[in-house]
Amino acid sequence: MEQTIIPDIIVGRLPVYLNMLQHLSAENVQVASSKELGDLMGISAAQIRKDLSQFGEFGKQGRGYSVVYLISELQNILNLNQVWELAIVGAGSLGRAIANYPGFKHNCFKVSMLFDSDPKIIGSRIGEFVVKNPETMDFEIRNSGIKIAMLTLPASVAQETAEKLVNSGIIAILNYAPISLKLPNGIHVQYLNPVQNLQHMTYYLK
Amino acid sequence: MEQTIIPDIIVGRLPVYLNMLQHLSAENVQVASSKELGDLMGISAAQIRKDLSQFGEFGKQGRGYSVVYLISELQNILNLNQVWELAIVGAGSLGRAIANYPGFKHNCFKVSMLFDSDPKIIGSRIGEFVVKNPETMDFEIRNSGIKIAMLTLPASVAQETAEKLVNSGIIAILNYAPISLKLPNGIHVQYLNPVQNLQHMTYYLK
DNA sequence: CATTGTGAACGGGTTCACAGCA
DNA sequence: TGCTGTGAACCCGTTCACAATG
Repeated sequence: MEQTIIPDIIVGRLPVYLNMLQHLSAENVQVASSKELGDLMGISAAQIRKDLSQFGEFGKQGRGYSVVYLISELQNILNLNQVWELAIVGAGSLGRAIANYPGFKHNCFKVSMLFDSDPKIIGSRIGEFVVKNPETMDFEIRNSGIKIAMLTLPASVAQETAEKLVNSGIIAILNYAPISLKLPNGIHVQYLNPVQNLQHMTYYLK
Repeated sequence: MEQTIIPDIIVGRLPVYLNMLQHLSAENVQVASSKELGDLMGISAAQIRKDLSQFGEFGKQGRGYSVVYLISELQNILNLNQVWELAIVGAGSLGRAIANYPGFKHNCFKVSMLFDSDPKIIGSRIGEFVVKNPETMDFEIRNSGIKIAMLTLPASVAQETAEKLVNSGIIAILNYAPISLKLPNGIHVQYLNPVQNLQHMTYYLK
């Protein structure tokens, strides 16, 4: 059915829709129209309908979308019917905070490993994790089959570490380090950089 | 000169360019062509030239762009010639990690205040900050003239807290809470949500 | 009768291609 | 010669508008 390739910009909005639907579901909302959803998210109703129509017909004319049904369809589309294990590389304060962030486990993600190159903390316990030695990283990741890593280390070592991760079988990286990664085609990278978000906003201030 | 309104999508790329240029500058690179920059960032050379041409003529034909000069122009455009003070609301592990993140001070941002509603930690010291009582938030923020806040608290209280911040004079919010904020026009909001970034990538996995 | 799904129209962002210039 | 700056062409994402429908 879905022979055409879906624009990445549409894929990127699906998690936004899913998040909003989960909030509505938590408030026991049963049905929502594209107009209601759009108003809540600041997106046009037409865009929501068009986006969803790329994947199937999930709504009912005159009624709207069943919240729980649309949630399950979006989870299906986004491959969220399994638990995705995560490796965190970098156990500084940010890496630790993320390791203990409760939001992952409620969304089909599970932090499984935490690496850091600092000999002073290798082997020590952080929350429920024992900090692992990066020298064992290749074996650990390859062996576990983990596909997703989060990079929370200084920019200076982010590129080389990302390359090692890719060589170990990682195919998706969420990069918190403030640097552009140069990686082979087929490797998915997303960037989280608060400084860039702030700089984007300061353009409009003053 | 710049009478036309600049598309937000272009503004959002300027911090990316700036970041790359700062890395090049740190490596003592003097000049870079749009092609070199594009290759480094995975962006087309034409796009970089077109984006920059919205703001002026910063390059030299046959040579490229002076790295330090382009950095200073971009900082100018993005209003980074002043220190922007930040308030963090929510002193959980994420808020604490961000409060001590060294990347801000090297980029014209300075965390000035840290709020949390937990009576057990109000008044306690976290790094160089004393956790402040949210009841004093309106006074503190209005008094200091802080314009930017970072929200690092649970989704359940993010909306009401954001509204309070806006009433206190905040006009830009970097929201780490996993929820869409509904705020008046003119308030700038950027979202950081690792779960959504991960879900975006899992679409392409398996 | 309200709302979906969708072709068509629209608009705007990206790429192209080249004149202009150091 | 090499690279910028930029109008024009192109492409793609968004909005429009309405037939279809529970």
